[in-house]
Amino acid sequence: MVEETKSKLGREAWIGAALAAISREGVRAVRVEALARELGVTKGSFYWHFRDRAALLDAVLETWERRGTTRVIERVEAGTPTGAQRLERLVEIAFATDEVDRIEAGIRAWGASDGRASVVLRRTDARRLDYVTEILVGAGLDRRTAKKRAHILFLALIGDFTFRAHGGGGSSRQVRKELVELLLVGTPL
Amino acid sequence: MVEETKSKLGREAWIGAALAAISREGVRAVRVEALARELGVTKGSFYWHFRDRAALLDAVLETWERRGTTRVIERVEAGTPTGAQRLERLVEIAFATDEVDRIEAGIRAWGASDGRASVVLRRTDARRLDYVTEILVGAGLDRRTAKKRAHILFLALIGDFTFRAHGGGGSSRQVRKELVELLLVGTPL
DNA sequence: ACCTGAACACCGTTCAAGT
DNA sequence: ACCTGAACACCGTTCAAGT
Repeated sequence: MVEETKSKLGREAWIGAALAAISREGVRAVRVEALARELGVTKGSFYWHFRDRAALLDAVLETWERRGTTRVIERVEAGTPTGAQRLERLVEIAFATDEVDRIEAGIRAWGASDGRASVVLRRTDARRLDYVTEILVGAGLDRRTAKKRAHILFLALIGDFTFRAHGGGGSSRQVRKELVELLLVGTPL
Repeated sequence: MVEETKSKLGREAWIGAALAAISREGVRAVRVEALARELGVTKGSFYWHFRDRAALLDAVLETWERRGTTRVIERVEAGTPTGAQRLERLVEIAFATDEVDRIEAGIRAWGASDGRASVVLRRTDARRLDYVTEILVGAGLDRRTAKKRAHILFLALIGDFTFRAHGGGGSSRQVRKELVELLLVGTPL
């Protein structure tokens, strides 16, 4: 199961290096030999921590889902009680850094051609959508309107990431943040 | 007197082998060494015909566009004069074999993660859409209705291929053919 | 013009051997 | 427990040399 190591370099170091590679050049850059070079170890040592390259990629998806969805929801829930505040806090946390943004784009591009990534993406999208809907309901919107707004928001965000992944450019983090706020606090659709 | 096909294979042989590989296992199966083995030559000889692997993939896209769009339109135009007949003929030619189907699916999956393939796919879709629209207009539909029907038809077909590419299964060739006929001759939308 | 054979660089994977 | 070093298989690319 999950064991942690702190003295030497453990699974987290490899996962972290893989995520960084994805954010820079996409999944294809996740190569055992290249990561080993970066981490200053032999590629042979990789196989102590992972069965093979596929196992690393699975761990990457798991970490991404936890950090980008599970943990974000937990942090919002832990820190802020009232409905309207949750939204602000969620947007703040979710759009934290450009690095997180680039990883998201890389994983979406990956999901277009890989079954495992695509499964995680679909589940992640569903969980995020449900959570935003619940927040909106908690803020006083009726469920029907909440669902509609959350849905449009997600289509726009996913479309933006997909567009960017295909080299289309995409919006800046700031623009996306404003889009979210507009859709969530704007006039009813 | 054993073999005489040993030497003198040209670009077409490599392109054909690449297309076959795509239909079976996707673009990732297009490997110089594997194709050389199949063709019974040394991989070194590949580089007489192509600058590198990327050049082969470009040639594959070019051939696919010609055979699957340009040439299909030419054949329909050459053989059949009246509007209604063109549709029948187009459907017949376009849905000719399962092999062609599998290649289409493979190239769409490829386009999801590759810029060059994606450009060709977009252009191909636009040309096919325009052609079907023109046929419908020629068959007596007003342009607005023709565009609408052609558009829905294409979204459904592309969606089906994308779904299949993601391992979702997709429809059989026969089912797709019936869908086309239903959308083109059915009641106005 | 077309192909072979050998070379080189790069990568995934395994494993005995070290600490 | 964690890592090295060497090995093997596979692949893309180059090139001198053959026909």
